Amino acid sequence: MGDDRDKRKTYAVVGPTAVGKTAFAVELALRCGGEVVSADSMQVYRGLDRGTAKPSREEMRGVPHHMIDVADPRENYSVAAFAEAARRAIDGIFARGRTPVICGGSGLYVNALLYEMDFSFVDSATPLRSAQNDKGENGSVGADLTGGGDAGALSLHRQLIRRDPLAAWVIHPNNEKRIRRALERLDGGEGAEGAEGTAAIAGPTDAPRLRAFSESFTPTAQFSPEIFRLTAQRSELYRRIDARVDAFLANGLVEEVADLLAAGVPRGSTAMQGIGYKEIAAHLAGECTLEDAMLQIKYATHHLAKRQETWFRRLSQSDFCHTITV
RNA sequence: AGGGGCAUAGCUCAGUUGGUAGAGCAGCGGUCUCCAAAACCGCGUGCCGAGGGUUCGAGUCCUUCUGCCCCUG
Repeated sequence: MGDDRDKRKTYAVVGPTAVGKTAFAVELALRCGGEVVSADSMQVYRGLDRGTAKPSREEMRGVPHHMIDVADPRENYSVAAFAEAARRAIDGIFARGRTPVICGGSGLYVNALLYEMDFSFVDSATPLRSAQNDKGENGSVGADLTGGGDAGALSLHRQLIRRDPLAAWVIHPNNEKRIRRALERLDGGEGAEGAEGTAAIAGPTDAPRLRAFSESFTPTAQFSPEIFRLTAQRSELYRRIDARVDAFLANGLVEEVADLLAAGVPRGSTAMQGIGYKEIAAHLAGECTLEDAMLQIKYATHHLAKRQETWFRRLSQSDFCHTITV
């Protein structure tokens, strides 16, 4: 077993947007005989090219890429779907006798591959979808969850304290989105209670459906990872980001967004929530000038890069991670 | 040249009848187990343009200078 795992070496290239992950990963893949597995929550969508800095044919340099263009922008993708498909892709790469090179800036997506996460109990119900799709008439969802009270985050949190104290302890009372999700999970879980699902999945746990977080991080058994964490001085990073955003515009970002909207991608969709997309969509709707939109895109990307740095900084604690300052 | 106005955080500005300054944005730190490019938590970073004066005490009142803006020639 241990021997098997050692053979199944897998590289991962992580870091903030615009540090140069793509070029690094491709170069690495070329040297080790590898194939790239993207771990990017936006590059999965077809048609989101310019704004996501999706690698071009030339940039790929003949290296096969997986988990890019695997989703319709009109539908909302999820980590669970990603984890499943990406793991299958990784198995395929091993089967070909090659080495997977995971490359991406979506921390949760990377973690979904590096650690064993249990997404099983949501598959059938998928309550998140329905909850989101009727954003216009919020009546049904709010009513279901609050059970007669007002839909404020506080009352939801109070409800969560009663039903899953552990989750309530971990989730901040202001974080309505997470509280809602935790409650939706409880509902989904109770529907399947008694059934074989609970017994099979939950095993040792009795009450709380939301697992304890940090202590449940179990490294994946699928492969043994070696991580390259790319980082850069913040000011330098922001300079690169600003330049790249300007390049997006020059390369036709506005047209791309217009095309997506024309193709029926709703403004509220996950794809259209992407940085560069929501701002341009707002501009196209006459809500702001192009200049303002561009500035907002840059600021939003700075924020993203900062959060990515925070996320990946934690990975650097492990001994299988190399930090490289570019 | 004469008259008027404005100079407060990186930027846009607020600051009551004088009591050594506070918002938004930007910036910085953090959380993260199915929308994650999402959602959320925390932090004010200041010779209040410069000098002088009045006052127990000046961002606030008086004055000089500097810079920018507007009006009149």
